[in-house]
Amino acid sequence: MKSYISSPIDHKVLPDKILDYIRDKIITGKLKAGEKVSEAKLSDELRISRTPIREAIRLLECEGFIEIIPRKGAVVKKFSKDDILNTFEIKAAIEALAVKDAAPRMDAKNIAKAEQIIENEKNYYEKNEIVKAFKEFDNFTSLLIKKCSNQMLLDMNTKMTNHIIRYRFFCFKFPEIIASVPEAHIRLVRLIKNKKFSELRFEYENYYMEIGKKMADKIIVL
Amino acid sequence: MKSYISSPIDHKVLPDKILDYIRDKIITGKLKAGEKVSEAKLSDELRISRTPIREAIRLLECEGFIEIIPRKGAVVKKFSKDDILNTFEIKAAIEALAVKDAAPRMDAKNIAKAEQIIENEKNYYEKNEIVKAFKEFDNFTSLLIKKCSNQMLLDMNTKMTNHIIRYRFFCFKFPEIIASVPEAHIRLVRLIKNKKFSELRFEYENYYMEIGKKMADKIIVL
DNA sequence: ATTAAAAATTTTGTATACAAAATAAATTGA
DNA sequence: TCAATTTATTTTGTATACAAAATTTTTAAT
Repeated sequence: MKSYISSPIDHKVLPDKILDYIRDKIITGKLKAGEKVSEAKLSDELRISRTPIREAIRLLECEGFIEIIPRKGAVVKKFSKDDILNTFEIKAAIEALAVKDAAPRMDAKNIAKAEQIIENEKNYYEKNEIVKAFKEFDNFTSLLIKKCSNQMLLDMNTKMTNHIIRYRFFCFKFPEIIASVPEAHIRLVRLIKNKKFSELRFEYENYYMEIGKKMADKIIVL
Repeated sequence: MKSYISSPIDHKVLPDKILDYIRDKIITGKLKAGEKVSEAKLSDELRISRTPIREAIRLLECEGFIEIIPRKGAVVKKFSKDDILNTFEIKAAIEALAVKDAAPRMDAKNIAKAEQIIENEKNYYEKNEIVKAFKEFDNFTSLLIKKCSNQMLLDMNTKMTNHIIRYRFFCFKFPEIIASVPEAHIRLVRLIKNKKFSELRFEYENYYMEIGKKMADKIIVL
């Protein structure tokens, strides 16, 4: 009798681990824009053959973090002010759609949690704990989109989020970027409570795009 | 003196060619949903080693056409009615955004071309030349988004389009799906002429989503 | 010393090799 | 005959090998 429950999570395969490893380095700025991503160097660093590393690099190109120039090599993608605005334009649209989709399924408990998070945002912002404030910001976002039924949309959103997080690493020194966030979040929760889901979508898109513009303004073009 | 103009297009590397090759087979239904994608088989078929084939398969997973179960293999992704609706929801939003972005930069010549395309759509539809009608449909879409300045948005749109084209291969026998397209396109052109760009965006999103619903209704779940 | 050409080195792209897991086939025992 | 276990085969995952392109270093000539 054959009976096995195979879970894809069980043994993550090497390229996936390497993918996460390199992506994290790029997002957190340990690998800088324009820097070369050498197969041999990573092979040495991770004590692993080049084959799975190559796969990971290709996947990072697909995700938009790396640029491969055939027969020359891979470099971490640079980004301009316009790239940030473009990314935010997409993410604002996608995430707003996800929120509109998810909001009707939020219950009283979710809404109470959202209000708690907004309080935390305020507190951390006032105490100038900017990283923690961003963390609460992320919690709020996750909560709002969680019940979206369009998984493909959520996956795309995750990919966009990775890029935004990368940009964000350049912005922790500018708390004013998220100064208006708690107020905006209060407005969003009010729309959810009142079941104004179409308005919610566009309010969300606008609020998010405003943050994008503020972030883009702070970036020194590389 | 070193001076070389290296174009990434010059020599396309094997995994990219294979990527296109397999993607085309999936989109056109030569590789069917659920079918196994064997490395060895492709290696034989293309007279090429497994290494570049593996890369291509991973990229197709990233694009969403293939599902890889670690240590078991790759299969062509199945899709349900909901998958079609989800894809259309995303593509409608993204493309509508691109159109809104591009429309202000359209000139009289572009608009004349759009009107010509609508005439062609009508003619082909009346003559029941459904493939050609879809082709004109695509031309209209390309024309409307062409001047969008957000390249990332256009790239994402291209990827979504590939999925839609795949679905479409199941729908050529249902001309009624695009019966209302010329009328919708006329409305869109009118909004462009009148510079009603915000209205244009939502009109576009709605019209496109309507097509998606019609297509989803015709699909026999696999 | 500076530039151009040549040689050496490094790095990428593809093929092959091998180990381990999964699948299929064969064998055994009731 | 049929299920369960073993054995064989196939297939995936990773490592290594090798060829070709790109880069760097060296050498040579002015």
